[in-house]
Amino acid sequence: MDKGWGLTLRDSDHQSIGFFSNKQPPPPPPPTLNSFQRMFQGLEFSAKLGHTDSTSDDNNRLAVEVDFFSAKKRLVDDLEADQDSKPTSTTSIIKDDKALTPPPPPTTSFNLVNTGLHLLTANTGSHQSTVDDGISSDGEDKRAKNELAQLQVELQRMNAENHKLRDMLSHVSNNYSSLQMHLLTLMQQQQQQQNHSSEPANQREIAGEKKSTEIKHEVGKVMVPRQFMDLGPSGNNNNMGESEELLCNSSSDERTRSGSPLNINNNNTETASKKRDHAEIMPPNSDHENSKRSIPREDSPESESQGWGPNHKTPRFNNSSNSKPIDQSTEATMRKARVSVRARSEAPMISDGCQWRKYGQKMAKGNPCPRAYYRCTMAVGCPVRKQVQRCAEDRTILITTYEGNHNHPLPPAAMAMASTTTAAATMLLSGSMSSADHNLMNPNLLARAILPCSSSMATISASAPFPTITLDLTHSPNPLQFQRPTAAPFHVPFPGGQPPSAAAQLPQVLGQALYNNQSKFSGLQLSHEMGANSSPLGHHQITQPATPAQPGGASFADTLSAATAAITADPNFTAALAAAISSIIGGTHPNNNSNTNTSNNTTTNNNGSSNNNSKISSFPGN
DNA sequence: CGGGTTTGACCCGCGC
DNA sequence: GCGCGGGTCAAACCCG
Repeated sequence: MDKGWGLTLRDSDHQSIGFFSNKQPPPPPPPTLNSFQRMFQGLEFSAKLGHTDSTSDDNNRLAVEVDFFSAKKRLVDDLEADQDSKPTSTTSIIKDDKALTPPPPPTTSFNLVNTGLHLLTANTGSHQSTVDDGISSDGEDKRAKNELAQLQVELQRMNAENHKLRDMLSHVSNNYSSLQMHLLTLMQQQQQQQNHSSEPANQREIAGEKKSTEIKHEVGKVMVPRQFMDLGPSGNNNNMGESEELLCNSSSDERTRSGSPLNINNNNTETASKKRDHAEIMPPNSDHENSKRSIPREDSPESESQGWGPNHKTPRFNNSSNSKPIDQSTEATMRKARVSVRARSEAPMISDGCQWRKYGQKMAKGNPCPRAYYRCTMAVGCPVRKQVQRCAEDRTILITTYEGNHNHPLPPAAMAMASTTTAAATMLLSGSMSSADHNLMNPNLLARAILPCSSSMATISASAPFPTITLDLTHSPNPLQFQRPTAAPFHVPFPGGQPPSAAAQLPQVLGQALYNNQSKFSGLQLSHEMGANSSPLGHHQITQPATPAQPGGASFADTLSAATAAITADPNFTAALAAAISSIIGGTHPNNNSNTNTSNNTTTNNNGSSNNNSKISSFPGN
């Protein structure tokens, strides 16, 4: 994984952002700049602007690493630590919350109620004494009043503290956003410079000028932070489309100019630009492909630009047509995004819900196992291809690489993988920007964004001929992260009722992650629209601490426990998360993705999914 | 007989 | 320019 820009939330920040933990916060610092400086002590922010040498990936990548999971883990750690030290703790935001909620029924641990409640219960006790006894002395009354006053003072103090912390939080969020903006601005500027230095002259004439202005507009419109701060489906198509277009503008600009292979994104937000692109790009004789091929493999709007690898046939036909110089020039540098899935399977192919037709097999260099080429046959002209090859080192590992997106409705089982590939491809390509080779910031960035908790399970390789995101499901995730096999709020119901124990279940895992969590997984998007219970990750709590009055009455600790359980329960969580988030990032919500339109919910034919299920070995993560 | 697979040939980009 | 390697084609073959 490349290292470049690094923006990491580390453990140290929980010292300053005390509301993350159950511990007693430090004496409330005045909300001055010093506070925020302390808060940002944990933001390890290193920047390295590399050169555009495509051969040295480590130097030319820009990556923003936002390690949310460390924050989550920190939460867990703090919570667990506080389980031990609870009697000694005095105040906290969480207890504040509890203090403002009705006191729980007395239990055996009544004495262990935290201080806020303890005071409260003590208070009620004193009240009871005044009522029940009726013969309480004035001294006791005074004591009770004193306690009450103390309580009120304490409450006020805690409220003020809470308020202060929330202010700090908002300030941190703002700073974070501004930092992101700044970072992306810098990267875009660098990108722009590189484009100017690397683009062919003709292309520069056409695209560069507009691009520079667009970049300025993008920055001016403050659209860049969305990539970080609003990863989830906005639910606003207009906003989505606009932001997505803006976000990917530098890439989509060139991409669309070239009529490039990168119409990975099928969602409706792209249709407008796609149509425009076709109007602009496609020459009158653009049906050259149909004239050459009996199978209209590339005549669909997607397939027009789809192909597998640099040698796909479009340039060849362009040569003959001699009609798209820009297309050709950009085609040379265009990259195709791929999603590679490594899973242990004895079957020759993992079942992903689609129907595939093998159209070739080659011996790849460096691998004694042949590589098979498959094409989706669920619809005529579907551009989706996949390669299946066994790992040379471990032949029980099946490497399936997907590219393209389907131009037809998919069964739910297939929808998952399709969404994953589509989203990942979109994500990568939007990160590729216009200069496909240089400074692929976003793949790295998004790799972390996708899988903040397990970089080991998913990697994004931008140094490969094509940007590829690899989901490695061949080994268990970090045991520290998946220790507790408890029941999970984030449960993954599988259509067939089988546990997610096989590579064959991968699509279901991914799919359910999409289905279940594109609404719920907004926890990663750091949004403000969810209740605490709905986030299995609790990430939003990082930026939005538990408010004193939560509607459901669920405490921060409960939420945290739920989040922890969610994360720890499902060993496939990372993969599911990857799928979900990548879909979110790519804006490929099932409702937005033509791959996965809502009709898929009813088209439950699994005509292609029964191929190899029986032979697939059990999932290694279990 | 139709659909899928196999497999040798071909095309193309890239590196030397 | 040439060879190599990846990707694709399409005729031959296989199978239900």
